Amino acid sequence: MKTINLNSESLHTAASMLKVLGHPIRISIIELLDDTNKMSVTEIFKALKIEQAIASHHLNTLKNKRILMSERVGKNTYYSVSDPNLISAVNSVRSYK
Amino acid sequence: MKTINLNSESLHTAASMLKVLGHPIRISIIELLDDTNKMSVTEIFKALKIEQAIASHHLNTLKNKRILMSERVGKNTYYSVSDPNLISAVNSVRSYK
DNA sequence: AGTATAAATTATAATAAGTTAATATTGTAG
DNA sequence: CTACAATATTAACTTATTATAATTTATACT
Repeated sequence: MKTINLNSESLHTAASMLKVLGHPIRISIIELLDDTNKMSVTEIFKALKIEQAIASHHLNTLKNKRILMSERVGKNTYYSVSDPNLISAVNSVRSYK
Repeated sequence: MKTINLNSESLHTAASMLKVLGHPIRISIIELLDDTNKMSVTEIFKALKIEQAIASHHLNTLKNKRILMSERVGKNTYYSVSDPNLISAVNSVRSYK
């Protein structure tokens, strides 16, 4: 009988990435960035109509999981999606009601 | 400027599906079922070497989100993945270390 | 009926995540 | 070097998840 090792690191990585993607604000951030490629924190929190600190917090958790990359240009920090596969993960689940 | 509505129902549905997929046991269940198509609770908890109650609990949360379907045959309940898109969502994220 | 097997449910405790508000840091312009 | 704008961090609090153990329900078999 086939058995599975639940302790593999890649399994935990995949799980934590999906879990982090599973939040409405974070999905919306991914979708904004899919459209526009790069956005600053200010652009993002205004587009989502949320507090700056909340945007920053979610951007940071996405960055910690290597879902987003960031680049500082002067006063601004621009975020972008690190890998198009992550957009696919979101899209796979986007058609449900 | 483009703004996003965070309250849309489909956004919350997508988020909760990804969130539910984001757990090592639940990913492993999906992958087992991807291979074998249908498995009973007993087959699943033995393959994963976890408690029966834990398997049942995770199977139920996957079923509540309509990620799995179940069918009772005599004493056994067989679970299967309801939609191949959900396998893609997992696979999109499965290559990271 | 009585017993064994399969699965589900419930309650609880531990851990993790999310929100909010306030404060701190960093960079640029004047 | 001061002030402002942009972002990040921290701390306190609230809520959600998870694992575990114990119990319960359902079906089958003798």
